[in-house]
Amino acid sequence: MALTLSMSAFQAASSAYIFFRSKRYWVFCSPGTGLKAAPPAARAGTAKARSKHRTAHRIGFLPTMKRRSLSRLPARVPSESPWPNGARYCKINLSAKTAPREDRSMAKERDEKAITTRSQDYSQWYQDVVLRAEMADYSPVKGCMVIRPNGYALWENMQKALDGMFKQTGHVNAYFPLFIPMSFLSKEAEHVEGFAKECAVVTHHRLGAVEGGGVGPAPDSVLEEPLIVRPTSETVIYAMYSKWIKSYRDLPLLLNQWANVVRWEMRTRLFLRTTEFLWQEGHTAHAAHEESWGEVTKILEIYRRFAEEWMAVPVLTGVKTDAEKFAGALKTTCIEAMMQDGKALQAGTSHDLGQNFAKAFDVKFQDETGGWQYCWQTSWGVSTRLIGALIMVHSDDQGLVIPPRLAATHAVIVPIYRDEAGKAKVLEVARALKERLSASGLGIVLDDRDTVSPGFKYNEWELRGVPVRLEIGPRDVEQGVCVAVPRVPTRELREGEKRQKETLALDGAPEHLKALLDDLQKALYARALQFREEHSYTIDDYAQFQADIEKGGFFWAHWCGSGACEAKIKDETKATIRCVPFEAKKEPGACMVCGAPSEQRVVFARAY
RNA sequence: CGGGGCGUGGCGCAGUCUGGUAGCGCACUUGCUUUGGGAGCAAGGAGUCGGAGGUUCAAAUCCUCUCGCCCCGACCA
Repeated sequence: MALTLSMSAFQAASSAYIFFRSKRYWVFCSPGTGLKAAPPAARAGTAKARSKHRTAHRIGFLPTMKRRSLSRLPARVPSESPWPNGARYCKINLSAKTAPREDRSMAKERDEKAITTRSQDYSQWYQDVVLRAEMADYSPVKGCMVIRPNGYALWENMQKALDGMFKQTGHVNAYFPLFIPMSFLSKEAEHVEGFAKECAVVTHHRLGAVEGGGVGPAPDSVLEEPLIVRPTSETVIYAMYSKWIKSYRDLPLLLNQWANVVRWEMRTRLFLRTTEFLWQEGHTAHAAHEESWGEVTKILEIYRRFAEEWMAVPVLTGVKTDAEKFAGALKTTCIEAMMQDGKALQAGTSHDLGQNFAKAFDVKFQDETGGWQYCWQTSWGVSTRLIGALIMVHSDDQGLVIPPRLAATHAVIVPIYRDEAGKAKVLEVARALKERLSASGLGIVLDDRDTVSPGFKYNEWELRGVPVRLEIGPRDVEQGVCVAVPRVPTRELREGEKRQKETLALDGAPEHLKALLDDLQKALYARALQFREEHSYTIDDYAQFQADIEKGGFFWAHWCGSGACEAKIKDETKATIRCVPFEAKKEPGACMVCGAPSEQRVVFARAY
């Protein structure tokens, strides 16, 4: 494309030439001649042409034309200057992006309409989905995010479902303060160790004017004891428990709180790890260890059911190793899910705290015999991270996929029409349909914008993850039907079928739609489970493991139980033991690393 | 805290090497034609080029200093 011509040739020929410079083309027009590109010439004159070109700058004015005006250039340049300032040449800026038409429209399709695909760049895909579906956005504060209405609606539905399950099992909600006296954190040794590095500390209680303008902490407002912003609430809550619990009759105490917490993480990712996040933390106190352990497993079962039945995310349940457990707990149990890149995500934890915190905070009760005993405690939580899990398990290259049971909007109705008369007729039917579906308890949106085309709406609602789209056009109105398209197929596609399209009779539409939503919920779970199974391997050879871990997935392997072998594996492969699964069958074997005997396989994976 | 990258209309970027009227695509506004898979044409609005100094007739571009963000590592749900 390098078209270079000397200035003298330009002057002599008095016709239009194109100079190549960087990514720009300079078009010089002379009076009375047509525009034409000069033939590719030798590059020899390049340096000279450059200096001439700079001269040209000084000759006068270079009006810049917008690319779209290019087509309006007269075939023959009139002898009068076309430009207001009398210049007889113009500059056209043709950057890399303003290439020939076909290329541009393809680039447009690729760069601006579609999201990054999972195979191109998984974490970019995840970001694209979250931002484009308007689930969340970055905030002015580094590491923090704004949860937008689309994301928050999902969280509200999760809260509703979980809260119901907690209440059903005898838990009640309360709220404890955001600030914790700094000294509280140091009462449980392991706990400090675990959280000290990521605590935000409040040291002042007032701002004052600062020299040179602005505001800063007022020097005379230093707090006597600094406060920390809760990274979790064990300490404040148990300080209160020690006040409230006196007798075995006060037990069990089963509290939960919905709250925000702050952990000053070094690296953050939307929903998966942010400096501030929303969660639920349950804190219970019991009279005996077997009772508190019963609570731990009961809650874990609630988490498992919620993940599988509501989120349609299959999870493994199990116990964390000592290296991975909660700081201050005797034992940590967890649910672990597999993302589409084969990495594991801890989706919820339920801890057996034993009497560790009871001793640190003096949480004691008198038993039937009048003797004093320390309580047995548990704590458990799930966070907005679940939203990240949900996205990474179900969504695809079209965008978000929300399982029907958690969706705020179950279906969107897209009306299709050609003219005003048709529009009126179709909209009338669409509105009636919306009323009937909404009345049956479903979240329905009628997208009657006429500023965008139906195709645009299809793509937009798919991006937002709405489970079902209902299309109503003139043909459908005549036949008393609508076309339902599930976000993800609920059955095998037929020959020549690009997308699953179901024709639903408008009569009984609520029932038909509900059935389709049920099918979709099941299909999503089945698909996720199948993915996990296809990416789970049993493995005995460590060398093989080191190679295979690169491709992701869950690896069921024997492990002797020593922290040394666990650390070695983490060092060498970045894989951790996600859990010692409950559902694993007992099976004697030899540790993958050291060969020492092992009773069952544990699950290794790289994790978020 | 180490290594890398980037700050230019709302978003994504070109232009910086070689100083010379701030551009492109998307989005937005208006009008007409469109509408069963991301519509077309036309006309418009919108940027003190992250900030502060300096060099120059002239700085997005060169020099100095700053601030911020993103990515990759060490920590974590």
